[in-house]
Amino acid sequence: MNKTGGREIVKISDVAKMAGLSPATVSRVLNNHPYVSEDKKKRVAEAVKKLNYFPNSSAQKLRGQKVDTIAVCMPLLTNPFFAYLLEGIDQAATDAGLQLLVCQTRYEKKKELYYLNLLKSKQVDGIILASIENQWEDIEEYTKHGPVILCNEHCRAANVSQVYLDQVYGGYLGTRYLIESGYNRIAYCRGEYASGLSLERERGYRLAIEEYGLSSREEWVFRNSTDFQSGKQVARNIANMKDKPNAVFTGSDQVAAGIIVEAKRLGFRVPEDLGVIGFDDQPVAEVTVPSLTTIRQPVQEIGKTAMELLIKEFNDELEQPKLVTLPLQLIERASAKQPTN
Amino acid sequence: MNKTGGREIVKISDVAKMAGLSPATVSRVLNNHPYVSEDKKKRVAEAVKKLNYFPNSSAQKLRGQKVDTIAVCMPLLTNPFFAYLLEGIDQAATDAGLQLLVCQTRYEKKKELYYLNLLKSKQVDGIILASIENQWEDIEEYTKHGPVILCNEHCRAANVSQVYLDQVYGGYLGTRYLIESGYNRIAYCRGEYASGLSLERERGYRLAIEEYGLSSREEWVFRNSTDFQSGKQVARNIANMKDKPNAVFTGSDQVAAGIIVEAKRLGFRVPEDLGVIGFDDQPVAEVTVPSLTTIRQPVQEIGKTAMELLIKEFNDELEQPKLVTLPLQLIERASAKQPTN
DNA sequence: TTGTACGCGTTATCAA
DNA sequence: TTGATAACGCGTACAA
Repeated sequence: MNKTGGREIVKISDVAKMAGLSPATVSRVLNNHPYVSEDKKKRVAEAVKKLNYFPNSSAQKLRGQKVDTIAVCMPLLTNPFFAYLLEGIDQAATDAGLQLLVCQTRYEKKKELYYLNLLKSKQVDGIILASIENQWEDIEEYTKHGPVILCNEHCRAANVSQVYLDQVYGGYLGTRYLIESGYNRIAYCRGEYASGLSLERERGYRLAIEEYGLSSREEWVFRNSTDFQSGKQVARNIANMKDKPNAVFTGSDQVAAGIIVEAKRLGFRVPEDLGVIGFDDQPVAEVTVPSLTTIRQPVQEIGKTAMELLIKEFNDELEQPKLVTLPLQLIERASAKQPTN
Repeated sequence: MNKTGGREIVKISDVAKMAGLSPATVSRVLNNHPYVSEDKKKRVAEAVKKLNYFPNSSAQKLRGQKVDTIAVCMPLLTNPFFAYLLEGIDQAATDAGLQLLVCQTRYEKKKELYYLNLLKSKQVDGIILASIENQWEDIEEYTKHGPVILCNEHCRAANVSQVYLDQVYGGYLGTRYLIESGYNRIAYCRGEYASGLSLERERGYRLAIEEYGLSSREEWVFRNSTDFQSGKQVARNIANMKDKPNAVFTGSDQVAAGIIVEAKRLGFRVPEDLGVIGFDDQPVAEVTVPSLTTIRQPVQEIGKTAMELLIKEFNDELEQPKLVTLPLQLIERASAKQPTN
């Protein structure tokens, strides 16, 4: 027995002493090992209860060489997309008895590297990256210290398991829909700062533009639009343009909602003067007026699949990294129909 | 040196050997102790780099008797209120170099107790409870094993630090506003299942009802309405009533948004036929049409303050538990004006 | 200023 | 079926 900060610390040897047994036997009882007599089991159980004993997790981790904890890196949890992604990850993690560490990179390279170091110090057994801030070459070395899974983001250079969507197609799909609805001057809002995901979506956007013989303008491509507020800013910027787009394809429903709210306030009619498409199909897509045409991602499934892949890596069930592609789907609502011109 | 699963494990003694020093000296260099010659510092730094050494976190934790990790318990992170709360907590935690463990109770008593046990096994140094599922008497014993902070929820019986809002007043404020706007048949949506918070808000609701000589009906009090979908259900229920309320006071903006969307679909005019008030003032409150009158809570500040209080407890800076009350504020928008009758 | 020796609490191995 | 022993990797009291 022992004291620290006024709190008593009961250890396995205390239990052993009280039960008149060795620590080894107590440990065996606690861990349900075979070959322990019922008698001793009972004596241990009693002592454990009497002393209010709990095994020290740090000691177990040191001894066991694993910590049953996963780091989940994402930019910001207040972005509902990532909240739902985490929810998917958490479901699978909880089922497997794994803890999750919150790792918000806040779009900072430094923070991402800091969290990757958790792997080196063995604070976590593995990492799920739901976003990538650094170049892959700077991340790669960390993969030597434990499994890293990419989810949501996709990186060709990375030789690790990945769960992702065809973002090029997503960008193409949304843009094409706008064009076929009759819009011809189409703006694009990039979700995150220079992420591969945004770039891919943008490629799809340009693909559609070109396929239909339209053209884009530099000022129609908005960078760093990630939330509701920045969406409002986009609408204000559009209002101030001489050469206005008549539709916007957006990287998130939040941004789209911000655009719709502010555009209406500024006198635009949606969808007549400005068509809007979102991404994700989150609850807010039903709330906007007009309701939001959007591209549904199976968010929770992405997270769940990523976690399951990670668990397989723990169990050496994967010969080599696995790439999983999940489908996306256009959800047609009112925000992108019938342009005026 | 050593191998596990094919990965080499470098330990402090390896560094010591390479630098021609004792592990103790290496440890001192690593932890910036005074009285180490520049010469050895350099030699250690070199060896560390050459061997790619990283201290093992579990060993440090075992030795140091603390883990620099906090458990944050909340029902569900996909509820934006809790996402923002966590954001506040995370800001303060990151500043203090503390890690956060995701603990979603999913409204289950069992899960909450499971997470509280992290304190006993010393997997976390402290716990922030952003919701309470169990009776306080069942939680109390855990407080012997480390600091527990209540935030958002308030519990009179609990002798621990708490950060909260005057929910009775919140309930009163919203209800009174509806009444003074001319509504006289007011329904109420309880946020969480039987939480103290919901009950307090309900008391405020009843206070206002009585003060103005109105009356409520049992069927006008909706239980377990926590998200957008359940809000839609509430609207459907109202539509099916013979004796319909003409206003609803709601425990969250999500629920309110669901009510507005579905009520409109069912032919109600908002606010003329049905006034709606939300809670939190989240982005979605600006998105609904009509925009949502709501009661603003300083969400992030609640979280931040809770974390700061926890840190003070770690440093023994608190003589006794501290109760912090934060203000709430009614934000007037369009969803609760001008009833027809 | 540096090194030796020990303890943090647990569990696996080996011998009985 | 049980117990003694060692090792997980680190930090620090104590001695030098």
